[in-house]
This record gives sequence, C-alpha cells and structure tokens, in this order.
Amino acid sequence: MAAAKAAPHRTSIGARRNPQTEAAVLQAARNLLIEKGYAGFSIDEVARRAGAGKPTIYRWWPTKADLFIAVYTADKDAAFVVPDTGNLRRDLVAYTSALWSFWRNSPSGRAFRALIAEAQGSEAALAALKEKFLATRLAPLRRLFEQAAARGDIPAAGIAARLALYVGFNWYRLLTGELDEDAGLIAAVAAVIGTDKG
Amino acid sequence: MAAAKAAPHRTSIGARRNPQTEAAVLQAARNLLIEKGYAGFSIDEVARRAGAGKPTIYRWWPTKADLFIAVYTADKDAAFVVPDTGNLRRDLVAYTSALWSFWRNSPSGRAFRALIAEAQGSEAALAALKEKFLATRLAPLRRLFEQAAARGDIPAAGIAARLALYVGFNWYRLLTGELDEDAGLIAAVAAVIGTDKG
Amino acid sequence: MAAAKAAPHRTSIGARRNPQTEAAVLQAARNLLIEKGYAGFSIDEVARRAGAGKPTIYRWWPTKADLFIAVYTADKDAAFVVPDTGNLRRDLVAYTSALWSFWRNSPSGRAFRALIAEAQGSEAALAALKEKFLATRLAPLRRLFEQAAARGDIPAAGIAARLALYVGFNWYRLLTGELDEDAGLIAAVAAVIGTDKG
Amino acid sequence: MAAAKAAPHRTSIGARRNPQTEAAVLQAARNLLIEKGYAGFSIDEVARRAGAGKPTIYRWWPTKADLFIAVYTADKDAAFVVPDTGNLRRDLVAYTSALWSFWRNSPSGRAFRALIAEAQGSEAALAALKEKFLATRLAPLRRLFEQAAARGDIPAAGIAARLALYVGFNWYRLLTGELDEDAGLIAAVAAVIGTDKG
DNA sequence: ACATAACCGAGACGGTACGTCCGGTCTTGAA
DNA sequence: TTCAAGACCGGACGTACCGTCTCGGTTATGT
Repeated sequence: MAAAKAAPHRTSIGARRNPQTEAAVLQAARNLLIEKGYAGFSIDEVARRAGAGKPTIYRWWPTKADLFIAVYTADKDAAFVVPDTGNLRRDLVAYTSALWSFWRNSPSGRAFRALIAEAQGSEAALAALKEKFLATRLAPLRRLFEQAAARGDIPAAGIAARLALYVGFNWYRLLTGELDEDAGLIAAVAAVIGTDKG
Repeated sequence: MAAAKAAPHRTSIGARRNPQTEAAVLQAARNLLIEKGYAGFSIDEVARRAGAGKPTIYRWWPTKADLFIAVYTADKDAAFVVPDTGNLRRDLVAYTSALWSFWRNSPSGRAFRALIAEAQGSEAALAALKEKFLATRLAPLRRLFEQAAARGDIPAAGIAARLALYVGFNWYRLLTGELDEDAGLIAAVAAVIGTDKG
Repeated sequence: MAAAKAAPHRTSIGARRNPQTEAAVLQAARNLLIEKGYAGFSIDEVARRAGAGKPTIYRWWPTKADLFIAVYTADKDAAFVVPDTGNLRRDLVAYTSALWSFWRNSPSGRAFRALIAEAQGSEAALAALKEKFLATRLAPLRRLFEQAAARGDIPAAGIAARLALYVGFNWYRLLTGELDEDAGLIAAVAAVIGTDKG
Repeated sequence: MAAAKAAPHRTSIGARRNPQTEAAVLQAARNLLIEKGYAGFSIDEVARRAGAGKPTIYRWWPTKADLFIAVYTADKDAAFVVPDTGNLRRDLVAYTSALWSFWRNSPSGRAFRALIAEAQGSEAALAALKEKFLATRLAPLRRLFEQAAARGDIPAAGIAARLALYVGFNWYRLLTGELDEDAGLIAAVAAVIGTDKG
C-alpha cells in the first residue's frame, strides 16, 4: 500500500503534461518521505516508484525543494483555515494545536522539515522556500496579527516581531521533533505574544 | 589561503590520538563549510584538505553532526558571555545582536545551519543536536530568564515559553539567512518577551 | 603514451551501451595491467584512466575476472590458429612457441596471470575462468589431440591426460614467469605427450 | 574452535623472538585461510586473531608469501615421503593421490593456492615461491625421475620435461579446484610421463 | 493527411560521496 | 631489543545518487 506501484506502462499523452504522471510522482514522493525521511529521499527512488523517467521529474520540479513544496501543498488540509474569533490568544492556541496535529499526521510535517533542510545547502532552495512558500503561507497568519492590532489588542509596531516569534517557535518545535500536544506551553506562548501589556 | 594545505606527511605519534591531526581536520571542515556550505560538505573533501585518512575522521567524529558541533564549539568566541545587567529587555537586545554577529562572522553560523539540516535526516544527528549541543548551550540563556523571573520581571510560569519563543526566533532568522542587523525588530522582540504581561 | 587519456567529456548516447566507453575501459585496463600488474590493478584506477564512472565499469564487468577475460579476448591475435599439419609433435612445438610469444608480447599474458590469481580468491572468478574462458579456449587444443588420436598417433584413452598435462605445463611456465624460448624443453615436452606409448 | 582466540595478554619475553607468538600467528593464519580463503586473508585479521601486533608479524614474515609458505611448511605431513618402489608409474600414481589428498584435507592446499596467487602480483612473492619453496620441495620429485632415468625407464634427456609436465598438471588441478579422486586420469597421466617408448 | 513538436519511460553516462577495510609505518610503554 | 596495542595516511572496495543525455515511441496540434 505504501509504495506507489504505479501503472507499469503509463505512456505519453502527447505534447502536454500528463496529470497521471504528476499524481504518481507526488504520491511516490509523499510515501518515500514518510518511509525514509529526508536522508533517504532521492529522485532516483521517486522515479522508480512512480514509474517515471528522471527527466520528467526534473522537467516539472527542477529542485527537490520544488518537490517538497508540491507535496506539502498537495495535501488538501494544508490550506486549513486560520481561525478568527476576535480573540488573538484563543485563535493562536487553536491554530497552534491544529498546525502541530497537521504536521504530525500528514506527510507535510516531513515535507516541511525536508524543505528547510534543503534550504540550508542551496541558495535556490532557500529562495524557493521564501518566495514560493513563506510569501504565500504566512499571509493568513500575518492577517491574524494585523486584525488584532486593528482591534487594539496588540500594538501595530509589534506585528512583525510577534509574527517572527510565533513562526520561529513552531519551526523550532518541528525541527527538534517535539510536536506532541503540550497545552501548557501552547497557552503560555499564546499569552506572551497574544496580549498587549507594554 | 582557504584550503588548509596541511603538512603532507604528518605521521602517527603512537597508539593515541594525534592533536595535530585533530586540528587539521577541524580547520579543513571549517574552511569547507565556509566555502561550499552544507550541500558541498563531504567527509572525502575534509580528508583530502586535512591530509588525513577517512578512517581517522570517522574514528573521532562518527557522524557529520559530531563534526559540525566540534567546528561550532572550537570557535573561541562560541562561549561568549550572556549579559546580565538586571534588565531583561536590554540583555536580550545585546545578546541577540552579539549572537547574530557571531553567526555572521564566524564559521559557526554555517556549522549550526548544517547541524540543524543534518538533524532533519538522521535520528542520530537529531539526538546529538539535542543532547550534545542544546542541552549545554541553552543553559545560560535559560538562567537569564530565570533570574528575570526571580526579580519579578516576568512570571515564573512563562520561562519555558519565552525561552522557546526566543530560541525559535533566532533559528528562524538563521535558517532563512536573515541575520543582518535589524535594530527595530530586535528591540520589538525583546519588548514582547522581555516584559511582564501579568 | 601509456595512460589512455580518453576524451574527457564523452557522454551518454542514450539508454544503451556506449562502445567508445567500452573501448576506453578495455584500453585502460590493458595498459594498467602492463604497467602495474595484478597487484597494482584497481577498478578505481581503470575508471580514472578511462575517464569513466565506476558504476559504468561494474555495470558491464561485474567482477575483475570479467574484465581480465575481456582484455585477453579483445586481443586480435588471441584467436591465433592451432596448427594442424598431421604431426602432433611438430604441431605442439609450433603452438607452444607461438603461445608463449603471444603471452610475452601482448597484455594477454598479464591478463591471464591476473585471471588465475583472481580465481584463487573468489568462487565467482573461478567459475568465470572455467565457464567463460577455458570452456571455449581449450576446445581447439582438445581437437588437436582428438585428431591425433583419430590418426592413431596417440591412444584415445590418453586424450584427457595429455590435454591436462599440456595445459598445466603452459600454466606452470606462465605463473612462474618462465616464458623465454627454451627450444629444448619445448621439444622434449612435445616428444613426451605427442607420441604414442601404448 | 576455528578462530584462534589466543591468550589475551601474552607479552614480550624480552629482546628475542617469542615462540608462543609465532605459533599463535601461524595458527591464526591457517584458520583464516581455511575459513575465508585467499581473498578474505588479511594481515590485520591475522593480528587480531593471534592477539599480535602488526609490526610483529611484518618483522618475521615480511610478505604474505612468507606467511603462506610458513603455513604450508608448518604442516607436519607437508614433508610426506615420495615413494620409491622402483616403478615410476606406480610411484607417480601413489604420490599424486597422496598429494591431492593432502591438499584437500589440510590448510596447505589453500596456502599453496594463495601463494601462487600472491606471486602473480609481486616480484618478491614470485621470488619467494621459486627460491624458498619450489627449490627445496621439488627436489625429491626430481630425484624420483632421475632414479627412473638411472634405471633406464625414461631417457635422461626427458627428466626436466617430465618434471615440468607433472608439476604443471598438479598445479592446474589445484588452481581450478579439481582435486577430487580421479583414478583414471591419474593413471593415464602416470602412463604418459612414466614410461619410455620413444 | 501529415509533419512537427512536446512529452513519455527507460536507462546509460561521468562524477562524487558514502562508510568500511586493509596495507604498511610509526610510537608508546611495558618486559 | 622485543612485544601488544593501536593510531596514522593512503587508497581501494562496491553501491547509491546526482543531473544530463539520448533513445524510440506516442499523441495532440497546426498545416
């Protein structure tokens, strides 16, 4: 079940991209990431499992980073809603909990770890991470802080700092493999960055 | 200049570790990290530059993570003092600035990025990161927050959260290659986690 | 002159064997065998000289024995004719002389010594020696004795013994590095096994 | 039983050769040869099994060839008597049978194969084979032929040829791993070289 | 109807790195 | 002076993966 075992004799459908191939590659990448993690991930193995040629993969995903982003994004729930109840602390607690659960229970956590790792060795991967990933995925989160500032819950001048702190916190836990529920810590973090007292 | 070009015919000094070899290996690893970064780092190349045998390297640093930690730690300034002036906000600003400068201007920034990347693919590397590195290097920082709590500047219940937020923030900036001075951001961050919110 | 110095940027010609690469590898192996002999022979060095990747070599010649056989066989003169003048003694003298000269003056002598040496340490190499080499190369020689038996020059019951004696004699001289012309010895040997005693 | 497991703390007995060490090394070499054969034979492993230092081994047996010769010679039965009943054919049959059995059932067969293989890659080993081994061990065999010639059974001019043929025959069977009893072949060989009819 | 162009799986190519093993040399410290 | 021990450099081992290239075939599109 885990290994893709794609249709063995899928062929070209003419002078345009083959969606079956794309799906098979992403599925293979996802499974490989789950089974072997970043260190055991190779384009060769993805091609083998997907029954695809390596040039086909390189044509559509020139770097591993692109592939990791595609795996992350392909996940339906990846676009789960950032809550907005009018209470920043409560929203942050809910969002953190949902995010960690998503990272734990889907290939996306693995994919994101791999993406960050890849970005440490390649300028192109770092650029992809920042431009193709962070630029879009951080937007809803930023909006959350902006709306809280608009309500006067936090100072406008502290939006960037709070965003960076919050994002960094989640990365830190992800990269150290500590994504287990920790209600106390999550609540405390939300309290620190979700409330204006200064 | 960059490549070590070690003495070509350094020989054994008997049945015990040779400090000259150790120094040559660390120097080579450091330079390689500076020149090529994580992706271009290989034990083969370190051995070539250090004029050392690969088995010698594997004998003393069984994983790349061990080597990265050694490079980070070998830096004299790696143990720079965490300031303690009795004012947490001011201390955090000073420490952040010093840390980023250290990461920018020594091989340690590269080494740490490499260490974190390596930890994403190998359980052993992750364990090394947490046990051989974080366990000791986070202690002074934790003490800083504990003393602030002792003074009543921050609540005791918020120490762990503030530590995680602050460490995560620094990681986030390091891993995204954004370590340029940004006095405004640093001050804002220090304001958020360096002040009592109740 | 000796080292092949192959075209440095020979590339793939698609999903099939590249004859230029094959030629470069065989040439490099041949030269290396001439220069360094069996002890100094390594796949690494062959790859370096041929400008080929090691996997390419292992793909087509999985063991050193295969490579040695290929070098031996590649020699045009390796298929030199076994004389058949109707006189076994005379034929043996001529053949022995030609064989020794061939072994002395081409890389094949070295290749054969290496092949035999390799077969002493590896079952696979021994099998290759017997099945891929002796099985075919001994056939003309066996025919020579059979025809002599058909003529009544030697007893039919002595064919196998004479063949083993003669082959062993040549091996013995090759393996001890004594292939210089020795007309007296060669004639005496031909007299012993080329004449009917029964 | 097979692995030597030498006394763990045998130490120097002063400024002279230690016979216990010599015995342990030879025993280890013998067992290693039996278990792994020529390809798996290494000085490192012999030192480990014998509980000896590598320099100690290199001091007394500078090349592997020396060690192989020592293993061969250490065998009590290595000096088994060449029969001399006054009938060359009968003597050759008896001797061949005894020799093959000795090669099959003692480490000496392995040691000799290893010695010949080693001699194909090293001039020193080839010299050792010829001067330290063949020179002495072929003497009784040569005497056998000489006495037959003295009796008039074979011509004096054919001694060298018959010796080379017979030795080569035995080598050939040893090196191709075909030492099983083959009474018919042995008898036929003895008939060819043990009788004068020319 | 047919040529063209882009895509497809396949897999060989030159390279490089992996982690391990061995070869032969050297030094130590004890006897 | 010898011994066990073991570190040293160098380099080969056989395998995996990288990213590129060529093949031979398929199919949609534009003429």
